[in-house]
Amino acid sequence: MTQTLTPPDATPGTRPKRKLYEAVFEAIAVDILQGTLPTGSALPTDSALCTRFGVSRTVIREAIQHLSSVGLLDVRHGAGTYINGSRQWDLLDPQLLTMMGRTGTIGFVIDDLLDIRRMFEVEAATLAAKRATPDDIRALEALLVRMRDPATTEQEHVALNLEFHGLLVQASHNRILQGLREQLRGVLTVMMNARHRQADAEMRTVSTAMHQMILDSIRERRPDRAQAVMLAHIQGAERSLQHEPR
Amino acid sequence: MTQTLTPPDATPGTRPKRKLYEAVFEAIAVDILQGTLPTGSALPTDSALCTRFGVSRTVIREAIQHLSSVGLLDVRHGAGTYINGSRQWDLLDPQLLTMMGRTGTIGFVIDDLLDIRRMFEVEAATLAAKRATPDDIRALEALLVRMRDPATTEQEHVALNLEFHGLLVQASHNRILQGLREQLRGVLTVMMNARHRQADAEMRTVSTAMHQMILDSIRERRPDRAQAVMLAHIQGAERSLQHEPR
DNA sequence: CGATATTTGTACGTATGTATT
DNA sequence: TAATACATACGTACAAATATC
Repeated sequence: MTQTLTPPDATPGTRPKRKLYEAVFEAIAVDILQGTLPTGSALPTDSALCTRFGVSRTVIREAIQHLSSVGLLDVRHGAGTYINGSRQWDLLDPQLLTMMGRTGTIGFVIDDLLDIRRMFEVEAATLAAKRATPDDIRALEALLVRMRDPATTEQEHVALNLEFHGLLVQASHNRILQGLREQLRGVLTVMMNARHRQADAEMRTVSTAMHQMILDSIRERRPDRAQAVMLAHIQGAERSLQHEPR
Repeated sequence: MTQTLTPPDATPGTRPKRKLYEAVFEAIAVDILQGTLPTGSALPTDSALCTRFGVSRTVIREAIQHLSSVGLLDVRHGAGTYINGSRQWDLLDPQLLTMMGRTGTIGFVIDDLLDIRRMFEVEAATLAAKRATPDDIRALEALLVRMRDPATTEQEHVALNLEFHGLLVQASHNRILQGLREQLRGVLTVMMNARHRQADAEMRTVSTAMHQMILDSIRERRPDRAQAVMLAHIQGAERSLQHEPR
């Protein structure tokens, strides 16, 4: 367990303005992620943590509540607070994933995340092929025109790529899928950073062609084809991430 | 906006023990779900809510925090708190879904939920066919034996059915999929209750046969077949829910 | 642009209730 | 029953962001 806690104004010159409960949250979270606080063991009591961190119980309670809401802790009324195993963690929570990225403990979920991403994108393409409105299709077409434009920079192309997949989800007309996308977007960003990879320049032409094929499938109302092309597209992208050290 | 709030000890004889912040949460949530508080309008200030509900700001803040975490409110530091539209709502949150069930405003997400359920179950079956261990397969087999046993009651059969799908997710060996299942389980229960349907007795034989085919596909490592059978299975179950008044 | 008022955010201390051991 | 530990709620003070004059 961490002995001390970085004060909110550790460097008087700068302005970190770290909130106390966030500092406590992070200190405890890191200890859990790294195994310093082992699964099943009891967290010190509220009052013990108050004295250890030198803060009020309000702060401790807020930190514990957040830790509990991401599944790191199991709070039992009257009995104590216990450390959960990784099976209990909310592996879709961006805050937790970010911390796992920072502590180098994110490896064991990367393959799981790729599964989810694939499932998600394939479903969006399939549903879009069934339900896209003329407006949806027009928006996708406009995007593809810009992607094919030789004047667009590499950076712009990456952004357009993301936007294309966003429009696809919108064209699926499923609100829950859109919510899941929001969660996954942050998570995948963390993952990409953890592996410090960028889109290969050479892939640009291939990628645009893939997107064109997906759009064609949607326009022709062929869900099976949309599904197959998206699957191939995603699996191509996965190759740049998979089979690296975990 | 609700004028008063059910006090925690409304009936001295019984022991409702309703928490104040939950009561406030619910009162405001209902007003938002039913449109009494329209999208984009401002929620009264903390202090105004304190006097209106007759509670401390601690209670109001806790309620607002929960409302914000399920996407019903948008809290802007220094500017005020505003009502979010349904596009912002976290439609996978069990607490919110439960409330939507109670207020009769859940209809517009049922079809979305069925999409998600189908996507989810099909993916689990496909992955299970790729990754199930001998232990996974033995557990599934044991479950099927009990399902075929004529001595199992109808109620038991429903429970075994749920357990089968749970084991399937476990056999997918994807932790995030398991977390999603937890969320969906509560949601689907609410949905079923909202439509007050139970499994048809006549479907029992068909259902067991379907499960057997899924297990066979997994044992034979045929993901495509597992995917197809599960799709048919889920779509069969959907027929008992779809095409009802929303 | 600047000063001020408003509104939300953070933190403290205290008191009391409730569940577990 | 008693002790322990978490839960809820109140009131207060000040900080920070925003809006308004």
